[in-house]
Parts: sequence; C-alpha cells; structure tokens
Amino acid sequence: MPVDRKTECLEDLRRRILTLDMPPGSALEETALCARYGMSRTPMREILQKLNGEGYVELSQNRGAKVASMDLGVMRVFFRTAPMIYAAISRLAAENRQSQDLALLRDVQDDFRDATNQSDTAKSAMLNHRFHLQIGYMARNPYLLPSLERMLIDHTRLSQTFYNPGSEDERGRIARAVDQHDALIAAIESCDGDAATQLSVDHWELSRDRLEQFVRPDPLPMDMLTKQDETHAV
Amino acid sequence: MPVDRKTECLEDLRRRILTLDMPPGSALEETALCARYGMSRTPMREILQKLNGEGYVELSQNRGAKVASMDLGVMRVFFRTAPMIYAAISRLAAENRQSQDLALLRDVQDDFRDATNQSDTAKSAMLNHRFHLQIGYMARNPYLLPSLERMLIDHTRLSQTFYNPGSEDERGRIARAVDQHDALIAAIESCDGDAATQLSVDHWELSRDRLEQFVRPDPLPMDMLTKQDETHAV
DNA sequence: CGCATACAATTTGTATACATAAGGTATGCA
DNA sequence: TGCATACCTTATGTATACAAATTGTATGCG
Repeated sequence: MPVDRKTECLEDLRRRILTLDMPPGSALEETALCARYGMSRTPMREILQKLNGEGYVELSQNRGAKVASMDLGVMRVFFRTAPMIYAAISRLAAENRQSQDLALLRDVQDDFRDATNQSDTAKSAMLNHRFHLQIGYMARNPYLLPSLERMLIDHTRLSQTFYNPGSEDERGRIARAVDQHDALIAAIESCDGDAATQLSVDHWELSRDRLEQFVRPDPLPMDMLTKQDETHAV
Repeated sequence: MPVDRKTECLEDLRRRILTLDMPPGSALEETALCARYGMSRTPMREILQKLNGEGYVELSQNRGAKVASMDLGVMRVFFRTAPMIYAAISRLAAENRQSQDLALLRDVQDDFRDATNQSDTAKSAMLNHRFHLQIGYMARNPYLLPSLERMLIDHTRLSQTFYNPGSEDERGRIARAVDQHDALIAAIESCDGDAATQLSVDHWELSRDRLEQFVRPDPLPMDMLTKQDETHAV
C-alpha cells in the first residue's frame, strides 16, 4: 500500500469538511472511515486526533468524533477576531516573505482564478483557503498560525453556507476578491506591510458584508408590506 | 487500572516540558514513556499526537517525537506577538467573563501567591501558566485560544531559563507580578476591558524587561575595561 | 586509509484481537 | 400503561504481534 495513504486521507477529510460535504456536527465513525479509506483503525484514530488538534473535528471520551460544530454563538466572536488575525498575518507575511514563497502564492492564485472562472464553487473555496493559508506560512509566526488555521476553517465553511452561484452580485464580489488577491500579492512582494494590512482589511470587509447579509438580512421592501397591509385591510 | 491514567500522563508530560525537566529538543522514545507511565504504545502515541497538536512536542515521520524546540530565531517573533495576544485575550476576558470563572481565577492566584512566597520556582511557573490560561478560557474565543496556549508554552519555559531565585531584583519583580495579577482580576471582575488591556501590557513589559536582560545583556562596566587596558599597557 | 555499501539493531507505523463503556431495547413489575 | 432494570448490541479504548523504515556499524573495495 502507498506510504502516504494517510496524508491523502487527511487531506480528503479536510476537504470534505471545508466544502461542507461533511456538515458541522456530523458523526465520524471509525470503522466506516477505515473501510472508506482502506486502512486500519490505529492510523485512522491518529488522523482524527490530528484533525482534532487542527480544529476540524471534536472528540468526546468514548463517544467518537464529530465534525467541528459552527453554532451561531461563535459567529460574533468570529466577526470580531478575523480582521485582527488577518491583518496581523498579512503584515508579517509582507515583512518576512521569501522569494520562493511568492512563487507558490502566485501558483495558488492562478489556480484560484481558473476555478472562479469555471464557477467551481468547492474548488474555488478550497483554493481561496489555500491562498490565505500560504500567506499564513509566509508570516513565519508559529504562534499566530494556529489561530489563522482555525479562523479559515470556519470562514471557508461559512462562505459556502451562503454561496449563491447564480447571483450577479456574487459573481461581482468574486471578481473583486480575485483582484484583491492580486493586489495583496503585489504588496507582499514589495514588502509593504502597511499596504498588505490595508488590503487584508478591504478583503475582509468584502467577505464580511456578504456574510452579514445573512446574519442581518435586509428588511423587506416597504411597498410589499404596504400592499399586504392593504389586502388585509379590505 | 485507573480510568484517567492517560490524563495524568498528559498533564505530567506537559508539566515536565514547561518546567524544563524535559528540555527543548530532547527525544521522547515511545517505549521508555510506556514503561514510565505503565501503558501500552497505542494510547501513548495518542498522547504524543495530542501534545503535538498543542505545540508541546514536534513529530517527524518515522523519526519519533521531540520536545518542541525554542530556537533563538523565533524569540523575536515571540516578543513581537505576545503583547498583541495577551492584550486581546485580556480585553475579551473582561468583556465575556462569568462569575464562576472569577472564583476559579482567584483560586489559581491564591495558589500562585503561596508558591511564590515559598520560592518554589517550578510550582510558581506552572501556576502562573494556569493563571493566564484561565484568563484565556474566560475570553471564550476558540480562535485565539490556541495562539495563547502556544505563547504560554514558550513564555513559561523562557521565564525559567533565566530564573535566578537568589536575586533581590527577581524577588521584587515576582512580588510586582503577583500584584499585577490581583489588579488584572479586579479589572476583569468589573468588566473593564480597557483597564484589563492596559494591565496586561504592564504585566508583559515587566516580563519582557526581565527576559531582554539576557537577550541584550548590559555592557561591561567601563572602568573594568580601562583597568584591563592599563594592565596590558604596562 | 577513506569511502561506499550492505547488513543488523532499534524504533516507528500498522493490523488485529480483545476489553470496556455507552446506548438502545425488551421484559417484568407496579 | 408507564417506568425501571437488566441485557444485548455497537462503538470506542487498549494491548500485542508484526511490518517497515531509519540509523549505526562493520566489512570490503578503491
């Protein structure tokens, strides 16, 4: 059997969790996973332990593993924490980047742009995830990286929860996000920490505005309410 | 066999790593640990995986586990990141604290004060660690907590690296640190986020100044150099 | 004498069998 | 009929045996 079947399984589970193929809270039975990925329970349990450490799954004593939940209680926390982490990571990436990193980042961005052009939602989400994770690596800060990783897990899942591929607005936002990625790469390349910080804030606000549409939906149009009222009034 | 021998082992390993009983970089052989803690390799490997996820140990493919290293390259990163994380956590703790948390925090602080009065270095360091971790729990921010945990691992180990129990300066700093903890508790109790933030910065600067003494040691006294020069000049 | 290669010893990774604990179901009693 | 208790099923936790890989060592060749 291949040596890195484990790595393959690990990445596939991460992908399935991030793309909501495995929704938050769903149970992960060891034997089922073992059958699916063709390995014994021992390495599978180690994979689940690792995913637990990364924040993808939650483990309970004698009660198995579940995909990490995403209750609305932490949404507020998410919206408050994300800009701080993203801004700090972006600044550090601009200050500590190395040329080889930049090539990797461009590769991911190229793939991301292609995926968005093909309207491949899941692939776009995964490559957007990898893009921001790559910036995290470039920041070279082992203390902040785990926070970024946890933020990105929920950010990626949230984005897809509300994803509407047909919407004209959505397509426009995605195009702007791609452009912002390019601008961010440029800022990081020129080691401009201030610019990278500002761009990460802009990028965050684009994402936030989209997500908050669903947390605080627009009020119904006034005339519609009026019309209803009139109908009832008759 | 006891039900939570595993938990006991986990906490003991954390303690031994934090107190430098197991120095950074030292190898952790599975069979030796199994013999020491009286368990099989399977649960021990899961413990090592968990410690790896928490940042206490580093795992390499087919090359075993090592206590997380603390190379001087990340020291700069540490000094830059710590105040941001500590300040953010302190503010959030003040804003999101619950009364039951506060009682726990006071208990830890009481034990910490006792340990410092007894000049028990290792115990003081562990209780200081628990104090700040408890504040982390009170912040109720699952995204930032892992960063705090990683910072605290290195902070606790660093503090002991340079600890000098006989020094008069050291005793004074410890006394001030204890007082700062009390002030921080008061700020958190009154839900004063600004005060908690400021106090965490003060507390950090006390620690930073002490640690930086060793990173940038004072220059030798001028007259000593002069005297040496004169001797050679004869 | 130095280096490369092959072999042996040690250590890590995996599979399987067994132990244990949680949850559901059925049965008996009130 | 309702509830409690005992048992059975299922899934998780642990131990041990075996496989694979890495490292150190020794030997042979240049």
